[in-house]
Amino acid sequence: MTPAHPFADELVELIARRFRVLGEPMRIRILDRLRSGEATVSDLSGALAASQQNISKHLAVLTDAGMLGRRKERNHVYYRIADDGVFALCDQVCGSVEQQVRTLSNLVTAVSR
Amino acid sequence: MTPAHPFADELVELIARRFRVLGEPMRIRILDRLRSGEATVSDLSGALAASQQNISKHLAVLTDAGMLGRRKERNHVYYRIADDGVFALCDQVCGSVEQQVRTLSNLVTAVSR
DNA sequence: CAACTATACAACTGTTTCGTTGATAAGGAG
DNA sequence: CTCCTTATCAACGAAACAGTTGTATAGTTG
Repeated sequence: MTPAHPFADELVELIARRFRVLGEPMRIRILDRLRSGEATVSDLSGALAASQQNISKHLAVLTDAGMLGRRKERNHVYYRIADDGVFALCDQVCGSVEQQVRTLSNLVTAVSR
Repeated sequence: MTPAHPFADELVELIARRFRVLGEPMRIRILDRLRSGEATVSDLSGALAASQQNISKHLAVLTDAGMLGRRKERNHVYYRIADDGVFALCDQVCGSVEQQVRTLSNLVTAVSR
């Protein structure tokens, strides 16, 4: 039987997929690094202390999700942020995390007082 | 050896964790449903066509992440959104997804033309 | 052409997490 | 007290995903 709201279901799946792409620390670090400008695989591999293959894999995930763009030059590949909306997302999350930390910190203070 | 930036690492981990919580379709549906007001486990179970245990598990994940709050009344438990920032996140992602779909749609049009 | 560098691809392994099933706890109703 | 509803907890198997290792492709250099 066909579901009642197939389009909504697919949209929800797309949204979740997008969040899942951002759900890995290494990918967050890659995005953070690219914030200051484009970089090659080996640049990122060196800066983030990860293997070339590992970085390459994560870059593929981010690129498939439309968050990064690629530019080939000589035998390097330069990656850059293609969707600036990503930063708004990260800032938003940073805000929530900060608030969460503040709340916890207040709880600790209240208990130890 | 201690890492050079332990605090940054932990912050990155917190951010990624938060995104991961939102990376499941069912949790997105739950949040969407709670947007129109608080609901019990069985409300959500009925509305989203999922088992009581499944919903309960996802609610625990969302609550642990500080996104939901709980209120007990009689032998029901009412869940509600505790962090309105979640909506901003979803709206942001919806915007990116829409733009992505538009871009794809334009490509298809260009090719078939 | 041979050697080197930069990137991507593929297969394997371990971990995480999903959904289900069965059992448990706690609050009403008869 | 017994039954029913509501919600959570615990354990299992299946699927998804991360990181590693080995290999392939492509451009560069000598």
